[in-house]
Amino acid sequence: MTERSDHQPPAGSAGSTLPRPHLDPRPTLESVAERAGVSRATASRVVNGGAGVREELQEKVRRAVDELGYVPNLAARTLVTRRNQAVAVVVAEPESRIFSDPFFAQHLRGIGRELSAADNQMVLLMIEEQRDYDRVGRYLAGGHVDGVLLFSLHHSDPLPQIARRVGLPFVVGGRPGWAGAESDRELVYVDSDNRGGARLAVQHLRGLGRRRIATITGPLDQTSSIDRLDGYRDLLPDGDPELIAEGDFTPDGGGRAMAALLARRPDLDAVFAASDSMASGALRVLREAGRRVPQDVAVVGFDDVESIAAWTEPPLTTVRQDIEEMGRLMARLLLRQLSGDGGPAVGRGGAPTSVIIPTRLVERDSAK
Amino acid sequence: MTERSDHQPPAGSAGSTLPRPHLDPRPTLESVAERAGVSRATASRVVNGGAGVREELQEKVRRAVDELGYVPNLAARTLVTRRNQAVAVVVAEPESRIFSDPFFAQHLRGIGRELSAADNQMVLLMIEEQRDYDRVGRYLAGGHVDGVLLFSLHHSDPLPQIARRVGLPFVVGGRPGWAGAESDRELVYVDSDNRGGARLAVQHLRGLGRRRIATITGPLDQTSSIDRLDGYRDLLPDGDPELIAEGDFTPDGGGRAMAALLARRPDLDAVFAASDSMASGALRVLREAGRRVPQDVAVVGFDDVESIAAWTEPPLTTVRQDIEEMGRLMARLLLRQLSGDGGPAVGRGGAPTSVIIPTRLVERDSAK
DNA sequence: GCACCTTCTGGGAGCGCTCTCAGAGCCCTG
DNA sequence: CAGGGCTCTGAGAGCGCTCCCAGAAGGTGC
Repeated sequence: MTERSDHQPPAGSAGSTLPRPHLDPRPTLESVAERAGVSRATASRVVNGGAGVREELQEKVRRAVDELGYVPNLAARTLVTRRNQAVAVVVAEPESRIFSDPFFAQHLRGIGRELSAADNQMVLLMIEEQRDYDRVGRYLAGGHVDGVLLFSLHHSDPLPQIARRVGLPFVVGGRPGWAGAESDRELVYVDSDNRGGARLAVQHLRGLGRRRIATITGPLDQTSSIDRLDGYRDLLPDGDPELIAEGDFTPDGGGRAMAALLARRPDLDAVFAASDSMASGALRVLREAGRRVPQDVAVVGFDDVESIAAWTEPPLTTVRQDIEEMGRLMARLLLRQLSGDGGPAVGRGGAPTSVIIPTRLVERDSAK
Repeated sequence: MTERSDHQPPAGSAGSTLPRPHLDPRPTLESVAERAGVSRATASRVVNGGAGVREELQEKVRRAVDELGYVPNLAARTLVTRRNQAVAVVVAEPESRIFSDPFFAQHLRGIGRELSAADNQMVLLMIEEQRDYDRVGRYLAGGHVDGVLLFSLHHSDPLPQIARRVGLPFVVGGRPGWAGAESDRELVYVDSDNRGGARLAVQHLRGLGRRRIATITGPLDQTSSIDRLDGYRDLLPDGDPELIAEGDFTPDGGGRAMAALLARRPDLDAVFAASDSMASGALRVLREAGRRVPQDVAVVGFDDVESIAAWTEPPLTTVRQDIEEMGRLMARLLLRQLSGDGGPAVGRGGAPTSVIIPTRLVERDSAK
């Protein structure tokens, strides 16, 4: 049957132009079947669960698999089943914080855990330049993955469109910001409860007796920033707009915003910074301005990035979000979609809907 | 030739139990060939570079590809070429710093850039528990990737063995620590110049006139810690062992080590901490002990993690390593191996060898 | 103008797997 | 003991692609 014999190339043909690596002749289903004395079809059945195969034969096949060290060839399987057992994770945040804070790794960890539990692989695609969208789009269109996890979409991000066009289920990390996204029932996302977390922060400051509570927001073209500001406003509906300054999620930006705030309202007695990074910058500016924290000005951050929040001077009271859980949930939601329309195997239960993950306050010294 | 006609399922068969998703009948090479009026073989040639095909026909085929939106089916291609155009990145650091510092993301970015430039995908595999080794081993044995990138190996890590057994080329991130690794010419790794960086740090402190220079090391079962300590010793060959304390790369551990150091040698006038995290803990302990930095005690860290080093009080002088470059290099080395024994396509040049990436000192306020 | 070579092209096999379909066994019933 | 219904098994086609090989053009030399 197999007529090629590329093992043992003619000795001495050093300049062999063999294009194939032809590493090891890995065992195939065929050889397993042969060894077990059954047909390829039966061997296949056993490898895939063994439904409808006599226990005795199953045992034989399994032994053959072990002895031969057989591992199914995914490419071959994919070719016929059209299932890849792989999910793409697309990270589109070009430079920015993704690579300077630890969220990314935590996300991946959560996703990885959930995915590998379901025996799926994670293919990481990064977008840095405009033309990368092409590359990624082509990859997704290539049908190499069964679904997509998308991150931090901006207003006009083409990714959801692409995914939709090629018919790939996807789940988004972070509330998407474009118009109509909210009412798009098909659009599934997972996000932290940014708004609720901000409320927690402000509530805490108020509980401390603070009355002139400022806030340093993130870039207001991001939904997380908007939501955190909204949470702040929920509790301070008629607050002074002078108490609001926009930062950019960096320590520097936080410092600058703090300075502006101090100039405008020297009497402020608390600050809610929409990220720990910005809070650390604010802390420094406050220190330089001679304000004591928390006595003169109480500070609350957001994120609870351990390496920042626990090591500022003083340590930062902040809002904690469970990033890993977020990743896990994204994966879980996607997997549900995958099994959902893959056939009748999985029970009904309607389309998955978006999930908001609760946040909580971590009290340290900067506000207590 | 094609006798199946699964487009147009018998109208009215609503209860169809089709197990296949068969979303869209994606165009195949066959259809491209047909549209272009050539054979499948010729179409294939064009798609793969077009060598030996008349320009005129090439043009036709390319047009057909565009019009149909044809994307090659990787699974099919892999099945015959045995090439996956994919590389696995295995992260075995279970909990630890990987997920709390930003290195991981930077590594991935470097790797991703290099890989996608060569049109390869990155498959991320994480190992958290012991049994994950099985899963990963099976995956690697499955021949789904062409090579492996391994991270932070511990002494008895089975991964290199596994990779070797299944014949997968691999490159290691960070100098491997087991006996004989150094003399293993086959073992290619990429690492920062930890030793040189440590020398830079101590040199700087000495240049500042410091004479009783202590060091806080990382866990001494990791090569990066060992190398940094060696660098320290290079310049202080007959230093007092009391000036050396072991930390664990966390701020807490750094703080504890600092306290021990202070107790043993109250007269120390400088500290080289083998990581920024530990330095931040040390800084706090020094502050609490009433020592001024840098006046009384100068402090130098290692890593230059922006979010820590730039925002400690005072900002940290530290040794910078180019993590992204490290990732990029790992990928490049691996790709070279892949093309190296894949055929004569790529020129000779011998096996790749390990690479050490230079570090440099970043001066801030904690030592100047 | 014919043999010979070179350059291009297409037919066809086969990569390793899944899944349909039909037939081989088997047990049970009448 | 024949007939009907199971359950279990194997033959075979085909997933979309690459690549070997043979044959069709086209060009050259004598």
